[in-house]
Amino acid sequence: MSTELKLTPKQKSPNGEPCCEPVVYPDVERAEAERMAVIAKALGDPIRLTLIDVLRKHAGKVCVCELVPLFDVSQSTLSHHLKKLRQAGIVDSERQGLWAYYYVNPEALDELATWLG
Amino acid sequence: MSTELKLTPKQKSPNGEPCCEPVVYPDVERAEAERMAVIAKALGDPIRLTLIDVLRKHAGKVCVCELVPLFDVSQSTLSHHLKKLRQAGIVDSERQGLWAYYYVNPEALDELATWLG
DNA sequence: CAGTTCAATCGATAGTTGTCAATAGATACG
DNA sequence: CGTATCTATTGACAACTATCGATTGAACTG
Repeated sequence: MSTELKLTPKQKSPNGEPCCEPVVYPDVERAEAERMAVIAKALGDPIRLTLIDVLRKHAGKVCVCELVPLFDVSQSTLSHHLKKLRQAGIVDSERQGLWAYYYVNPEALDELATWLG
Repeated sequence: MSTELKLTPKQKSPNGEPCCEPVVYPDVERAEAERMAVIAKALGDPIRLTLIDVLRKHAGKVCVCELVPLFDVSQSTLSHHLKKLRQAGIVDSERQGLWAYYYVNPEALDELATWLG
């Protein structure tokens, strides 16, 4: 889909030599990058990344009341981080009575990992 | 306030039923997550992620003067984004005369991709 | 019913980030 | 020398983020 190139005739130095090959970037890739950025942004915090790791290693649904004491932040702050992860599609949650259980949705992480590698 | 117990042991509901298995998290993993967060944070912006993609696809060192016209931001803003990527170890740069050439350092991305699974 | 517990939300606030215009350095050319 | 070009930095500002304490609401218990 490299149909569209938005280019910029290559520039030249005062002595007329080009600085490099022309660079193109298709719109499709731009949209993809935008989507990956949403996921990466949600991962761009130590607490959230640690949360992911805990949930992943636990290989099951983990109750919020078990997650809170693992971190040096308040319950409301942790709830905020979990919300961010949910909004990015990285985790999902279920309620059972008083408790809320969180678990990783591997799709989002796989998408980013694939994009990276 | 701080008379509380450090409860890693599982909590119990009023009726005595545990909410889930106990959760632990080693310090080593915490440090690792911290490092991954730095990389993810640098990737958490559409422009920066697109920059990575452009550099990667170009498979060579790309001059800043070719990068700037690909985006709808000022030259100083783009310079700022490139700096962020450099600080996270995701890209590197070289100067040749007037021009600055950027290229991807694949190590950081590989690290994150591996961490993600 | 009243009291407890858990998690989400609200309101406030300090700190960070993305952005631009302007400027400063560095380098090349004449 | 002086001028032009390219990139990095600075300063300012609006927008966003992480954090807390307090509160709310739901759900269970006795």
